[in-house]
Amino acid sequence: MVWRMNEERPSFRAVAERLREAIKAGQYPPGSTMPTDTKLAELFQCNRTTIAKALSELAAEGLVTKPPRQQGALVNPIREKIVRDGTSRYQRGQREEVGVDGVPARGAAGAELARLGFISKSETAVYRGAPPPHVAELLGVESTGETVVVRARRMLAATGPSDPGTPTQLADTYIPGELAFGTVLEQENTGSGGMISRLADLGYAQSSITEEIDVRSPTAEEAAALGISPEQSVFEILHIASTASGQIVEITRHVMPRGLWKLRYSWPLDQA
Amino acid sequence: MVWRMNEERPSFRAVAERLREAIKAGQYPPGSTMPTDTKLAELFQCNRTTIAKALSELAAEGLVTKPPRQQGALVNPIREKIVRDGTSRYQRGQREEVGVDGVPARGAAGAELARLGFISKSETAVYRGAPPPHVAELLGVESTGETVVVRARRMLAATGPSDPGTPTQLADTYIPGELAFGTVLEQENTGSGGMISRLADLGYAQSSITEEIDVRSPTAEEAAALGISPEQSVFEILHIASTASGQIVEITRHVMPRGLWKLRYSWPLDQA
DNA sequence: GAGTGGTCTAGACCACAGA
DNA sequence: CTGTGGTCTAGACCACTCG
Repeated sequence: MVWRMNEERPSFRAVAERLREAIKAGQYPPGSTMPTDTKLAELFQCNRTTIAKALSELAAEGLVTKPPRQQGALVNPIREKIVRDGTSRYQRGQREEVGVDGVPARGAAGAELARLGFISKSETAVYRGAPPPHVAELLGVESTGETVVVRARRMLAATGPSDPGTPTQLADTYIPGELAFGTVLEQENTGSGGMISRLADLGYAQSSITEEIDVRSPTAEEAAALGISPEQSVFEILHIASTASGQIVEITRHVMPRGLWKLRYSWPLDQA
Repeated sequence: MVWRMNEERPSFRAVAERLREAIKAGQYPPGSTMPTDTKLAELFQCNRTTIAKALSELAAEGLVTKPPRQQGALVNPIREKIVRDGTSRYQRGQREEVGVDGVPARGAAGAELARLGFISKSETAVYRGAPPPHVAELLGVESTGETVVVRARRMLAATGPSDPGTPTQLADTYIPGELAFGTVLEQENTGSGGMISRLADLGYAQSSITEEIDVRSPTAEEAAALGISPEQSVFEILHIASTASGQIVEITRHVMPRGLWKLRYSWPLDQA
C-alpha cells in the first residue's frame, strides 16, 4: 500500500483544492455536472469517502451543490457573489423601480443580478397566518391563528426566460392583520412602488429600518427550497420597518445561501 | 449486527441532536470538556467515526470547539450571541467611552459583553506593513513594502481578570502611511476617543462609513488565533471610513466566528 | 507506553434513479 | 437491472500528549 505521509495537509483537502482549481479554470463550467464520486475516486486514486469529504467542503463554500438522488455534484451557476446593499435598496430612488413587491425584483437586486448576466425571477404566495414566535413578539401579535398577512417569496436568478433559474433567497414578509386584512396588501401584485408605498398610502409610512443579521445552518425545508446542500450555512436577515412613531409595521425575514451573497451597509456619521 | 433502518434521519444527526440537548440542559456546562470520542461512541453504541461527524456538526455551529491535540471537545463558554451594532458603535456617544483604540474595548462591544457577564480583553500590535491586495486597492497604496500603519488587534471575552478569555474577533486596521507615519497613530495607545479622534485631530475627520459583510471559511491561521474549529465559518467585515471629501482614511478588517455574533444595522429612511 | 483525535481504506447496506 | 450517493462499521496508521 502506498503511504501518503505527512503531506502537510490531509489528502481530502488536497483533493478539494484541486477540484476548486479545476472549477475555477473552467474544466467544470458553471451549471455543469461533475463526474460521479466513483469516477473522481479513480481519478484521484483514493477512496470514495475521501472524495465525498472533499466535495462536502466545496458544498459548504457554496461552490457546488449535491442535489439528493442525482449523480454527480452540480457546479454553482453563479460565480461572483451578489451584493445586497441594505441601505440603498429601500431608499426612494430604488423603490420607484420596484417591480412586483416591496423587495425589488427589478430594483436593487435585479440590477445587481443584471450586472452578473442574470435576470431575476420570483414566486409569490400571499396568505393569512401566524409569524414565527420572535417575529410575533416584535409585532405584538399572537404566534398562532391568523394574526398577520404573510407574503412569502422565493427569488431566483436565471440566464434567460426559459431557464428555471437558481434560487437566491427566500423572503417572508409579515404584516399585522389590523393593518393589512382586507387591503391591497393581500393581493399578489401591490402595484407601483410596491408594498412599502401601499403601507404609506394606508397611513403607515416607514421612517426607519433595523436589520439583524445571523448566520446559521438551514432547516431541511430551507435547504430544499434554496437548492443548497445542508452543510452550507445561510444568512438570516430580519428586516424591521417602523413608522416615525416607532410602530413596527412590517417584518421581512430573508434567508439566503451564505455562499451567494455579500452584504453592504453605508451610513453617514454624526458630525460631532 | 443491529441494523438501524430508515429512522427518518441519519444516526450521526440524531447523536448531534442529543449532544446539543445535553449541552443546553447543562449536562456539559459552558467551558467544560466533553468525554472523549471513544467514550461517547460507547455511550451511544456507535462507531467513533459517527461521533466525530456529529461533533463536527456542533463545531460548525460554534457550540463546541475541537482544539487540536487535546482530548475531548470543548463546550463554548459563550452561550448567547454577541450583538455588534454597526450603526451605533461608531457614533460620538459610543466613541467617548472608547478605551484603548478606535474599536471600543469598553465601548459598544464592552457593553454588550458585560450584559452577557463577561469582561473585554484585547491584545494590540502596531507596525508598518502592507495591506491585503483588495484593501490596498481601496486605499490607493501598494500591497508590498511599508505603505500603511497596521493596527492588529485580537479581542477576547473573559469571565474575570484571571481568565485568559475566549477570542471573539480579530480586527486589523490599515491607515495610509502618508496620514499615519510619525504620528500618534503609530503608538499603541491613541488616547481618549481613540484612533478616530486622532485622525480627526490630524484633519481627517470621518464622515461616512461603508461596511461589507462576507461569510467564508477561516484560514488555518485565523482558526488558530480565534480558537475555533476550521469547519466553523467566519464573518469578514470590511469597515471603510471616508472623509466628507470622499477620501478613504482607514479600513478595518474584522474576522469573527459566525457562531458567536449577530450583526445589527439601523438607519432612517429618506422622507420622500 | 497507553490513549486520543485525525485521517484513510475497504467493504457493506439501503433507497432511489435511469436504462 | 445496474449504478450511485449517503450512511455506517471495522480496522488501520500516525503524530501527539499525558502519565
